[in-house]
Amino acid sequence: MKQSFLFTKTRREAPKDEVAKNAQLLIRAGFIHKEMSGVYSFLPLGLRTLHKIVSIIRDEMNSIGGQEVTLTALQDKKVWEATNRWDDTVVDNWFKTELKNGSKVGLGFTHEEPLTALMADHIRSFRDLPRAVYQFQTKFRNEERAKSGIMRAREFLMKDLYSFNVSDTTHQNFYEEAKKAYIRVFDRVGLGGQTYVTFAAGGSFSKYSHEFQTITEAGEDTIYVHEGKRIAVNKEVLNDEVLADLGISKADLVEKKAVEVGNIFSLGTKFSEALNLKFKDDAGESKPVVMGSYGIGPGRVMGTIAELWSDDKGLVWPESVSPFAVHLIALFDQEGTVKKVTDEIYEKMSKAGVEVLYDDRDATAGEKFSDSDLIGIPKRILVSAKTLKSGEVEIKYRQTGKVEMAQLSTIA
RNA sequence: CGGAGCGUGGUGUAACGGCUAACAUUUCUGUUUUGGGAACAGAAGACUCCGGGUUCGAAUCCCGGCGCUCCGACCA
Repeated sequence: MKQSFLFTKTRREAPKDEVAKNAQLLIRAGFIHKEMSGVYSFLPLGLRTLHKIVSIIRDEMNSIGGQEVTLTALQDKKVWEATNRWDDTVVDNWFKTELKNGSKVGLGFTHEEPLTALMADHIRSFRDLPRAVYQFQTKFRNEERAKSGIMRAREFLMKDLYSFNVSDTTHQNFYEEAKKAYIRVFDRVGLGGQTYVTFAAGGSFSKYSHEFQTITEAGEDTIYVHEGKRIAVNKEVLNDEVLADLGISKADLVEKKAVEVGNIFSLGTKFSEALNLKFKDDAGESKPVVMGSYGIGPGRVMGTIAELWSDDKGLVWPESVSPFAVHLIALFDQEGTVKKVTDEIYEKMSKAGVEVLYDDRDATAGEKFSDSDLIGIPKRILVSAKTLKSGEVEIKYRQTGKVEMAQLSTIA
């Protein structure tokens, strides 16, 4: 894409109503736009990064047998009444509205109930199991107080996968596979080094659930990290029993602030019983399906990457989630040679399938460099009269600052 | 939901109750320049969040509303 074509502009300063580093940088670089507190739109650059994150998650969910669907955001209150979660005193962050005919509907904050009801239409026998179904869906949560930029929004994209198994044993097996897939997701998006599988409150069907917590000062959670075992315990559940279960001692734990980028938990048969999702086993006996739930917020992942991978000049995207692979920058000369050569490089790279953002604007060198640093594409290729003297271009890596020269013929 | 603070050109700031609301950035024109947000000249851009009130006079004081931010509570 030519940068002169991009409708977004970079800013020198962040709006004063943003304090969170992730939102400041993402707004300054033109990735997102704040509509109101806790509600953000994604602009071309931001959407490209979001899509990269989504593709990685999709790839890993498919690898464990997930089947993708899209459920509706509008929710029928009937299915929620089945589990007593329509009640505002039980769930306090519902956005509710009504149809012209007066029927009440909710804007989904999660999808256990409707998906369980949907699956009940299709699951009959043990032969229909196991199944895993997921979606990327906009969730609405009427948070009392939005904060931390895009980390805690009122409207946000969420990948939620639900698993359906015949027994606790097969459920546990899938749960472990899902855990591994989650670890791969966070490795691939560049958060692996700072992300810990964290033991958290389980609920009525399992002792623990697992959160994926990324260490950052911007986080809202407090966790206790065991570096040796690469695990952590959420402060909420830290007690002697947990320590004994995990075979660790409190002396080895370090307190850290962290952001919850994903979580997985066992649901048992709570939803399947309430919504009548049953199957016949091989003896012809009717049993409730054993379920699990697995969430990741791609927008929150993006915000977390922005927090972690940034410096005083701007964003520093890992290759896997960068909006473009290459930032091609031309410092025009009077003769027009640089423009001609860079145009050709751009054409060649684009044809070769390289995702390149070409700064073809009539701007000064300093401005182009500053914008490039702010946007944070990992690889910057610079063409100028100076580099062309020796028939070369300059390559600079955003993360390391390393600079190297390359012959024109070797590019694209 | 408790507590605190703040709303001024697109953005960031300034302005004692008193002149045409100032400065920087931004945008546009032109000249010049081309390796880290260059220089010069000219121009554009504001019902000072909204509605009331006090006053000879309100961006400024008072009341109400709306919005934003922060601390706490909450976060299935």
